[in-house]
Amino acid sequence: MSRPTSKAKPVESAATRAAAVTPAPEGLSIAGVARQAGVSVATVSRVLNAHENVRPATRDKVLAAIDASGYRVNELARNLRTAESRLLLTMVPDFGNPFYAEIVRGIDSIARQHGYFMLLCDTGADPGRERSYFDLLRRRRADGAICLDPATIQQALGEASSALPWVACCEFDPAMGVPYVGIDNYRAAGDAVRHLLARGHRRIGLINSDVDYLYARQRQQGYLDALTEAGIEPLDGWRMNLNSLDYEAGASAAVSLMLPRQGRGQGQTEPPSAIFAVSDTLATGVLHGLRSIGKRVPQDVAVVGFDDISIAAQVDPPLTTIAQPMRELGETAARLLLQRLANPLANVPGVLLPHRLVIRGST
Amino acid sequence: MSRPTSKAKPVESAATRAAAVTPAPEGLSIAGVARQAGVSVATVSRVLNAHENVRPATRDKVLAAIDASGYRVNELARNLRTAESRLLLTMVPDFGNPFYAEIVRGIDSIARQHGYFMLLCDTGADPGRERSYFDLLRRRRADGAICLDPATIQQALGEASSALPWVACCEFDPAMGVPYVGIDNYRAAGDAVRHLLARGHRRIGLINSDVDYLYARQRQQGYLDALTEAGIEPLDGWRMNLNSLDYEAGASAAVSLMLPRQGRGQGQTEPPSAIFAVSDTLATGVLHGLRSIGKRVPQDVAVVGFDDISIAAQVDPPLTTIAQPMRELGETAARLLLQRLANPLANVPGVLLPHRLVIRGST
DNA sequence: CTGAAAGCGCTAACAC
DNA sequence: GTGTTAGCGCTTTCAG
Repeated sequence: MSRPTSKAKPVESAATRAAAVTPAPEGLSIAGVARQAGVSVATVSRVLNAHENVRPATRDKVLAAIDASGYRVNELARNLRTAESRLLLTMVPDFGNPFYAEIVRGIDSIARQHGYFMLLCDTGADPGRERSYFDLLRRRRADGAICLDPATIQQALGEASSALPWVACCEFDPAMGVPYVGIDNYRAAGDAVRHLLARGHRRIGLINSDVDYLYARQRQQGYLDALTEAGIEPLDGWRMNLNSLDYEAGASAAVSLMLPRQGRGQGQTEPPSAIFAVSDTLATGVLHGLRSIGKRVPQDVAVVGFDDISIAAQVDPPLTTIAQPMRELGETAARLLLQRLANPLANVPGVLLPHRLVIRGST
Repeated sequence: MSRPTSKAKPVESAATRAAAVTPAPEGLSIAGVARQAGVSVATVSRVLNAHENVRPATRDKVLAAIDASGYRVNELARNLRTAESRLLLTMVPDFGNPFYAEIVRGIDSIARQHGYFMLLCDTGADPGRERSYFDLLRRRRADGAICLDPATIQQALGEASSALPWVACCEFDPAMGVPYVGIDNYRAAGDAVRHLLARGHRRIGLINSDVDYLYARQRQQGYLDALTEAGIEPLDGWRMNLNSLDYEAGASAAVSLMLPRQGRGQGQTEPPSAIFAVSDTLATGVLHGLRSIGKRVPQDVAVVGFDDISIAAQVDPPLTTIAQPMRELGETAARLLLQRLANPLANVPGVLLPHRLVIRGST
């Protein structure tokens, strides 16, 4: 930026003020402020919480005492008293994955708008961790939770956790009785495949994640049905299931998918002329893998991804993909949770958000 | 969908157990457990906190009462009593950026190892938000903070926040009296440039972030000095400063850097034959931008990035870059903070971690 | 080894 | 409008 304009503030003023103004904010309580202001703790509390029934003059006295002393409310005490932590737990399987990052951002923005902060937990692949996170709710460490992790949701199913205040995001089971937000994975996968069919492809590969997850099964079914409806018999050799969404996993999957292999009975099976990968991270890896074995995209093999994370438009060629409204998914999840917290009895609905096919150079 | 195989667990068992075992865990306190176990609250507390001085028989009685009732400790109360939140605040400028994601992961792992959870805050570009986050410390909402945001650190300078328990990560000012961890940005940038020089480049461009930030100034200086030492006069037209690290920012910067432009006095300046971008996200965008104007990498223009995020190895061509030990940066930051919390008086040092030049196809 | 009791700092009735 | 007071649920002396 080179412009020396902007951030040049007079630093001394702040430093001086700090020295003069903050005698010992540590260990200062509402009682201390009350004494200094010559009022009761109740009045200080009222001012702190912006209650109406305080005479302006009194309020000013209190306010003066507060910023003369540098007092800050102790939220530990407030939280105990009000029996809420004002924290929302967000469980993600991997916050290195840009897909989750964007959703988390949506959650964060809504949460903050409502005076909540976000406790972010990476569940990783560790099953022990996963299980224990729901306990944070029972221990009152968080008021509610949003779960983005398929594995954790599987876990939750087996426990009596449906009574706990949480919502599922992206991976969900409508039958579970837990509020959720996501997209129609079946239709989305079908859309991807139909796009490839329209481009003239007949041998379409699928690089999917673990079919233990509902979303993976739904996308697989969408893929299978779209092919069948087009009069194509889907071969098993076209499909791969991975337990990772990393770039590398996509790259090596692509390579092995292109390897000539034995078909059932009738000799060699031709490798797919197109690959549908269920995440853009995988698809990005697929591009890399195909390049490494000299396949050109889209001339030799077309590629469709899923999610539309920001890298999708940057790779070469840019990825055709199914866009998920990531930000809105996060925001909606947060709203559903807040709604559930505000009214524990209300029937919070499951909601499906629209997806969209984004066509770029990879097909 | 389809396969009913895998995770078909006997769901009833869990459901039944829940119904039988959990009468009303809500509103159950340590006093209730004490009553059920026929002991005092003090004893229950001792068991809860694994104190040694409890007779085994008593302990067992208490344990039995605890899991008969489904009791969970109320951490709100515990936190007030012990005057700690067991939360570590992590401030990032943008958790959509994979660089920060990996660091955050390092922080999280160390924090959890020590019984802390992580309050993650995206400071975004909002100056109002930035300022208020340090207040979370004063309000006892977090026990300590790790700041990854250059802008927030600038901000902190102006306040009396150096007494607060926080550490700086990646962006830091050794003169600030705040513990920090980072790398030697000056040397790292020099290494990148010297690599390019060794490849025979004489016109080397720099795509930098805002020079308001110390790390940006250090990298710029490293770049300038490396050129000068090689007997090259760095032209102003080779440098750009951006206020974003997004892919798109890198792409458009690359395009405009390649534009023929007026040199100082002597007519046309030739565009750089190599570009050093101060983050891999920018560099990835640079690749995209160069491609869009028909430049080949590395034949027409070489590119060096910074960070070595995982996408760097996947793009085409794979990025030569300066690797930062992201995970270790996060872990170290967390350790320094924990150290500072354990012993507020101790002099916590600043630490520099080694960087490394990773050579790939883009040069 | 166990129990009684004193708060942590705050909010919210309930009086005045 | 303002003050008094009773806890929120826990940990931790201090006695016994």
